[in-house]
Amino acid sequence: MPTTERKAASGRQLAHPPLEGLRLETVLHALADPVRLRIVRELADGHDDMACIAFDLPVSKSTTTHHFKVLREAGVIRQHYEGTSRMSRLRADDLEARFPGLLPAVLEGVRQACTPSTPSA
Amino acid sequence: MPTTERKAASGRQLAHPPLEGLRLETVLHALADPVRLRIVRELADGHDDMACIAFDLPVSKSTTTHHFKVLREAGVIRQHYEGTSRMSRLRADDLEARFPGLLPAVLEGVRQACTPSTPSA
DNA sequence: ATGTAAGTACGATACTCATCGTAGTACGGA
DNA sequence: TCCGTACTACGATGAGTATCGTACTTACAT
Repeated sequence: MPTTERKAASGRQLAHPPLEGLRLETVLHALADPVRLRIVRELADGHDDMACIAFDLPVSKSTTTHHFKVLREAGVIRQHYEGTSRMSRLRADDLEARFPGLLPAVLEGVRQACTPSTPSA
Repeated sequence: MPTTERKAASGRQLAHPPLEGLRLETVLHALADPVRLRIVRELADGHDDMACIAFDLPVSKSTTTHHFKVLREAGVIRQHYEGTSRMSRLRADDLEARFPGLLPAVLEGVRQACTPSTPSA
């Protein structure tokens, strides 16, 4: 049972690893992918809570689902339903508690590597 | 031609990516493996310059070579020959320059996750 | 109830990669 | 020169995974 939010979390439950269940190797693997790195960057880029559809990713819908699942199961993001949309948020606090400095370092690195959010525009 | 060291670097040259060639995604991928993470931890554990054979890894000799190659090509370690041995060293300075805080965070995380060097003893 | 929009589950496919064994190369010592 | 040590290169193999399309489910609006 959820904490206090009952808002549109009807039947679909999403499994998240507990804080102590986060594994460095798994987190690193989840981050070692260009698409997922892009998702993480966009999430950190102020859009703290956004639906999967809001991301402009160069892959299909099912592949997008897959990447979000990998991130969630690694403990990098937390997801909850809101209507038909699945909102995603970085588990920045948990990551910081378990692997201090890791996420900030990765974020700084990914910004340095591929700065533009919309390279086409 | 090497900088100034001619010490037993006769014919065998080892390719290392330049500082600006380090890619976050590649580095993360190199670190997202238990065996390589173990190598990195041991290298950071004071053994700043050691031969591949000095590591007690649960894989074969050729697999060991492979992992060192992955780490070297990702820019995580620097290697040079010394006789028939290949000495490895962390490129901590370069990593710090390119991705500040990343390596320390990973090292702290890997120590926390698997502290013992010899879990059997 | 019906339709649409967001996302999931499933199966298929192709690619990457961690692993190994074997054969070969380079270096140092006898 | 001959041998042993340390490592490499190559090819094979099996597991993992990134990708897709299609069909299904859920929620919301009409």
